[in-house]
Amino acid sequence: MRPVAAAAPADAQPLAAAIEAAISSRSPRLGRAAHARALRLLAPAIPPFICAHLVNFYSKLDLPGAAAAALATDPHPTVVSYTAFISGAAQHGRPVPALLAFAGMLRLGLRPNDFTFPSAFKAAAFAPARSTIGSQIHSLAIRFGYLPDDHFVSCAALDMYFKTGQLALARRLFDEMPNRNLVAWNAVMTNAVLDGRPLETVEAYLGLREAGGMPNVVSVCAFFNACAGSTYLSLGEQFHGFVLKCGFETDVSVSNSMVDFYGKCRCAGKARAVFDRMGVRNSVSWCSMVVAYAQNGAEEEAFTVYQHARRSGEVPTDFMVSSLLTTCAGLLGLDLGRALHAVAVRSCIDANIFVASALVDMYGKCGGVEDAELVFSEMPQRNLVTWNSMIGGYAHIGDARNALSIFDDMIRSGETTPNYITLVNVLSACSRGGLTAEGYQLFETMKERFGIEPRTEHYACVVDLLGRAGMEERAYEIIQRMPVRPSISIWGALLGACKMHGKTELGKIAAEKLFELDPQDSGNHVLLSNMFASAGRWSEATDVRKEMKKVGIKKEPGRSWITWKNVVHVFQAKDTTHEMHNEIQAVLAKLKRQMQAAGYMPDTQYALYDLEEEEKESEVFQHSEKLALAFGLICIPPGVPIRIMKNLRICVDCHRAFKFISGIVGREIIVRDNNRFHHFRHYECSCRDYW
DNA sequence: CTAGGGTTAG
Repeated sequence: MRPVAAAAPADAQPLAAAIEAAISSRSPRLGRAAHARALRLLAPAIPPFICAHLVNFYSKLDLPGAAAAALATDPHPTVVSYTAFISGAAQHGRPVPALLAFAGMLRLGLRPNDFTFPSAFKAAAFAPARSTIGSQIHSLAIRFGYLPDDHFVSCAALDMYFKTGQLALARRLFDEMPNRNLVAWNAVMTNAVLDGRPLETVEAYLGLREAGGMPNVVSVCAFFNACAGSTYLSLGEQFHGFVLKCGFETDVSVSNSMVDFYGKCRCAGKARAVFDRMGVRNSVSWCSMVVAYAQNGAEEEAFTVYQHARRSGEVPTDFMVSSLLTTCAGLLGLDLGRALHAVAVRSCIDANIFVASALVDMYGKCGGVEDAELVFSEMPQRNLVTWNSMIGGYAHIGDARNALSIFDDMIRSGETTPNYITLVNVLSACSRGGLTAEGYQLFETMKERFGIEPRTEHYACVVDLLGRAGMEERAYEIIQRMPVRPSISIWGALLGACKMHGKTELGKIAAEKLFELDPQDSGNHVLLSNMFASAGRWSEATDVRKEMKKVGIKKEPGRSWITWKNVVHVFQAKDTTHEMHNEIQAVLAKLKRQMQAAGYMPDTQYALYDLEEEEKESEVFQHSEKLALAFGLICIPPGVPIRIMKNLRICVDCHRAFKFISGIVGREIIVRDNNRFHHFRHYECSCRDYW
């Protein structure tokens, strides 16, 4: 038996070292072993500094329960153990326990020191805008004499005021600082970027230089962020030169912010040049490079960089996976998206709110609403983007009922409040799903109910909504009293509706506006010509065609594609080049007989007026989407939905035929055209013939 | 033994 009191100091020193080692190697096992040894050797007289070490250890490794227990069982808690606890909790984003501990130490009569206040401010920075907790800590810091002179305390207070949106107080604190140091300038710069005031970041930088200060890596990152956010390309490029001269580019974060800056300024090549020169890269570097490609229409390169990252031993992070999922959503790459879902599950990041929201978004945009619903319903928490993505998923397939019901859930959940995107999605669901009255009422009341002023996108939805329901004149009235200039999509929606309901004169007005706004677009010309043709106004139809030829506008050829075993098969109308051409024709011929027996009549009205080829009735059967479907029926095993993409709107006859085929062969067919999804099953389509 | 400002995403 050792005499406890005498043994303590001698045993305590190596114990302290062991705990330090556990922290630096981030090893919970080593730390717990040291804790057990402390209890065995030193209890009940564990010296306060060992207790502080233990609290620090659990706190730093983000084991909040154990940290709280260590603090609670400390027989003589000190400022240091409390500060260690508060610091860890604040750093790991747990403001409530941090602030409770701060209050607790005050109650015990312990006086917070110059180390405690910065952590307390960091925790208080999480508080909602109207909370006074930060100001209360501020008063305390003044009373204890740490303000205005202590740099650490004053900078933390400054940052807290910025982060809680109390800009006036932040500015006053900054203006009254007796001697501003670099960290204070940096706090101004970084918070201006975060709050979306990039010009102020640049101004603060100039202020720093005028005061004779030199930037450090933090200031440099903030500067590039400001340039990236507002795409100040030339300003950032000039700064790049300065950064090279100072040697800052060896810092990973600086180079990362440059990659991001060039990517956001639509210079993926320059981003790549920075990336290639980096001596050290981290996961952020790889992710920034992926995003730089993905956001500049270079999705394939984005995936190549991802594969390169994996080969270099990078572990997929939540950032990486959510960025790639967004890329899939843009590519309509459902298979790729599913593969990434699997990666997310294996990496245990599928419950991350960014990843899960990106999954909901990807499944919704790629035509897998059921999977979107599954992810959505199993998410531990949801935010605005999650709800918007789910509503958007329903909008894509025109499921207005579910879109409205989820919208209702969102409002009732109280988790978030709708923003303008929410309303765009709900309105477009109503329009696609034919819920005219509900959609129109929502449009009329959105300002008063949700405080959201209708934007161009909302007007486009409501014009589409009314137009589809045959109320083109009402839609035109709304366009005329819009507070902002009507966009291409608004006139496009009106033209489409006029075409659908034979409102030729109004359609002409819309088309003229469209030709002004977008003279090169072929689709609008085709639509106008077809509209005249349907109305029997042949000479005007011909005039439009002549005009197109004169100006040199070519009709975009319709293409459909389908993926099978990771190979994309592309079809054009009357395509005979596919390797399985004969089988495809045989399937189509058989389908035609079965469909006619079931009552199908071909709809050739558009084929007949086609601008380039006067297609005959039989040629309707060679449309690209039908060829793709036949291929899918041959290759894709029964039970697996057939997914087809088309670059133009699906044709009326193909739509009619697909409904028959879905019933005859008993398969689900999902067509994504340039506007929406059509989900065919049992002789019906999800759009209910309204698109 | 405890401390401030930093890069990527839905």
